[in-house]
Parts: sequence; C-alpha cells; structure tokens
Amino acid sequence: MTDKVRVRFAPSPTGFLHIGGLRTALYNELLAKQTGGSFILRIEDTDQTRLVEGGIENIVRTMKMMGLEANEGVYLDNKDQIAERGDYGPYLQTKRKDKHTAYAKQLIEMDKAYYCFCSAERLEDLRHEQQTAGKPTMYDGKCRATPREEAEKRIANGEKYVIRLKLPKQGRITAWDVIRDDISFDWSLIDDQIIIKSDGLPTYHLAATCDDHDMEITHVIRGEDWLPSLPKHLFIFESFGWTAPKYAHLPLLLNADHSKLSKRQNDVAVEDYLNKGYLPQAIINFVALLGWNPTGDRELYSHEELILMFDLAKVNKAGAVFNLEKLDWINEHYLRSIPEDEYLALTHPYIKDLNSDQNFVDRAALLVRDRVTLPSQVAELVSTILKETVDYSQANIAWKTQPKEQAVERLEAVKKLLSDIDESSFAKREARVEHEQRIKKMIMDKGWGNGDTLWPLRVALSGQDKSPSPFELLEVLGKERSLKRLEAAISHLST
RNA sequence: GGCCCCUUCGUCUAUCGGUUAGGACAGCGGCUUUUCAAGCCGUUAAGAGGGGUUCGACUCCCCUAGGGGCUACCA
Repeated sequence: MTDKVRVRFAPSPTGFLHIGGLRTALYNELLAKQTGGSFILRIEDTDQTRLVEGGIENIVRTMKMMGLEANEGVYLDNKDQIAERGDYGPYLQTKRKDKHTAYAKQLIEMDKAYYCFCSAERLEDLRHEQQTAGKPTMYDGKCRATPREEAEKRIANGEKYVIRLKLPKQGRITAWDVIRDDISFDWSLIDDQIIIKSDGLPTYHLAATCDDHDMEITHVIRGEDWLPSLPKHLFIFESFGWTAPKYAHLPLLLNADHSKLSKRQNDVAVEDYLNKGYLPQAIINFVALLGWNPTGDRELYSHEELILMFDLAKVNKAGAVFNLEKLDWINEHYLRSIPEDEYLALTHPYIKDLNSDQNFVDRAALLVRDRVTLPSQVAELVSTILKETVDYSQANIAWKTQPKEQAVERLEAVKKLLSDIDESSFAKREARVEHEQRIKKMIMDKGWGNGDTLWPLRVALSGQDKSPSPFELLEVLGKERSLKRLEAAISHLST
C-alpha cells in the first residue's frame, strides 16, 4: 500500500465531457497535483447500451484541451488512439470483467451476495404494486433465500440470472464524508443492489468499488448524486475486509431554477463552451469556484494557484447555480490578459476573410479587444472598419444637430492636416497619441469644439455611430485608407 | 410516497460563538469622454421561519418550511 494520494476521474463514455464532470475531474486533479499523488482516468463503460462511438476519445481530448491530463490510466497516444498507462490496469472497465466476476463469486461464497432469477417483468410488476400501495419501491428478496446449490443448478440449466448484494436488513450504518461528515442510513431501506447484470457485466456499484480497491484509490471525489448508494459501496469494502477510500461527495451544479444542471436549460458539454470561444483557463477558473473558494475575496486564479490552494474540506455542501454572467466576466479578463499573438490566433478565424491585408485585420482585431466577451464577437465590431469601401448610409457623420457644411469643413481641415504626414509615421503603433495631440491642437487653435470635429472624423473613418476612437482608427487604417475615407465622407455629405 | 442531502445579497461566495455580516458577477449611480466600450469610484441587496443552548448566535442542537438528489439488469 502506498500512502500517496491516488484519485480517479471515472466518466462513462456516453458522448462528451459534462461540465459537472469537468469540475469533478478538476478537483481530483487539484488534490493529486497538490499532494504529488496520481490522477487516474478510468473509463466506466459497463453499460453497453449507452456507449457512444468516439465517446472515450472525445472525453480524453476535451480534458487535454482543458489542461487536465491524467498521469495514469486512459490517454490518447500520438496517433490519437486510445491507450493505457500505469501499473494498475486495465483502466477500461469492461476489460476488467473477469476480475469483477471473480469478486462477485467471492461475495457469494461469503454469503454477501446471491443469485437472483426474477424477470424484469416481475420486477416491474412488483415496483408498480409497491408504488400504488404507497410503499418504498425495492426488491422483495424473493431469491435471497434460494439455496446456492439450487441456484447453481438453475444456472447450469441455462436460466438467466443476476447477482444481488445481500444487504443487512436491520440496524443503521454511519458513513463518513470529507465534505459532509457523518451520514447515517437505515439498512432496511436499502435495496439489494444488482452487482452483476444478466449480460455478465458488473454494475457501477461493484465495478467502481472493486476497481477503486485494486487501483489503491485513496479518495473518491464524485458528485452528490452518488451519496444514497454510499452504504452499498461501504458494504462491499467491508465484506472483503478492505479499507475504504475517503469519500467526498461534491454539491451538484444547478440550472437557474435550481434543478440538476441539464441539457434542456444549459449547454452541459465542455466542448460547447470551447466551441463558443471560452478560454480553457477561464472555464477552469469559473468551474473551480463553483462550490469552493479559498478566501472569498478573490476571483481570479491560475490553474497553478488552484493546485496550491485547493482544500477538499472547504468545499460547500449546497448546490451551485451555473451562472454564465460570471463566466463571461472571467473570460473577458483572460481574453485581455493573454499575449497579443494568442488573442490574434483566437480571433483570426472569424475575420481573416474580411480583408486581404492580414496586418490590417490583426490590428483591427486588437482595436476591439476590450469590447468582446468571446473571440467570435470581433467580426461584427470590425467588419465595417475592414471593408475597403465604407457605406455611410446607416451612419450619422454630422454630430447631433451639426450642419453638414460644418462637418465637411472639419473633415477637410483634418484631411489637410494629415496629408502632410508620411505613411510610415502615420501608421506606426505609437501614432495614435501623435494623431490625438496634433488634431486636438488644431481644434484648439481654430477655436472649434471636440465633438463637432471628432465625431464626424470618427464616423467618417469607421462608418459606425459606435466605434473605437478616431485616433486609434487613423493609426490602424493608415494614411491612404484614412484619407480615402475622409474624402468619401465629405462627398457623402455633399450630395 | 420513502430515504438522504442542503438552506448567508438575484447569482457565486467569506465568516469556522463576539464583524457596521466581507468580496465578486449582475444591477444602479458617478467620474472620464467625440460615440460605444474599457477603466476608476460609489451604491442597492442576505443569514427561510420557530424554538432552544449560551453572557452572547449566521455559526451548536431540535422542529417546521422550502429546495435538491436518489429510489433501474444507467452511470
């Protein structure tokens, strides 16, 4: 036995990485990294009816994109093929079928489990009966007393069967949870859970517990929806005489109406957020703080800082509403603080076709950096600016009630002022300050107002009522484009 | 219905018996300003209810209410 922390994220490959699963994976990873332990990815694929083609690859790939890579278990090799690493494999649960079968047999030997021959129909009828009688719906224990020899004979005769846990029928069990402390349950209300299905594969309850033991998992960090089945899991550990891992049941992620986060009300796939352009570090930051906070007076943490500060015992008990406004705010923050070239790479796909001058495109993108929440939003803000010919029909070039003639006069003056500057210093990066000083000086000298000069100038350059400042626009457009637009605006006003 | 869990501003949260109950997002207001953003400053807003325990409860206990989860040969 090691005393190192060994934790696992164990999704079932039903298609995609769920945002709640991401947080579970993250908390596992944080604990592992913090303690120098192992973070294991195990795939729980025992439900053959719910397998989705490519589901495993998708989950692993998404985790990798999020910066969450398991150092043990399932991964994708350099040919993008599912592979496994580590000394506790296999890490694909169905490959462990023989182990599970053996453990189930052992439980039967120990009289901690039994064969059950009840048909799905009988079970359904039973449930229905109990329901209408207002009683708890659970297995009535019909096969519990069937002698093993008789059961084995029936199996030999080809009868279909499942294996059920033979749970105590009286007394209480008190379980301990890192987040919730003691929780106790009445054994009489807990169902004799099926652990081996009629297809021979184990259910979660057997597979997860046995695998956790075999893999020497020290902490099971999983969603709160597993809390009710904790006694069954502890029963399995106890039956084998194994030491159970520490359990930490995470509060659920919620819809706005406080129901369990669902597809109907929210995007629940991590890739949905990635596709929209949310940055991995923003999603991680956001999700980490849903249900946990190291101090309460700080919102922005890098992955490394989260690793340093994470504390499982400080995780909240109550569910957390998944609120996109905060995610937006965090994303804006990261979008503005990443290196320029990263920002450009993110926005490029949305705007690269708007103008053939890619340098122009890039600088326009930079112009609206503090106006966007998501990279895709640059397109709308920048499309008018990037068009070589500006359409003024939707814009007001003249300021407020300013006469057209006056706007023309101001534009002519600016045009004249700018035409003497040579191209290279016109468009250099620091030029916006020079443009501003120069133009404002002229306005002062002439005794004009800022508004009646700068508004027409800005709209002439951008073609938009709302846009970045004229000085920035001049710099980004460069001399030729700027002068062309001034002319165009003047002629638009003169018609 | 039964079992289990949960309950601080609209939302995410801090507080681990003594605070003017703090921060953040959103909202609102202001500053700046040629517009819109950004930025900066300010501001509205909370301990579900009722009992205890205690000199003193958001904090501990009980009850009630409300919410959620589970109740599958799914995880």
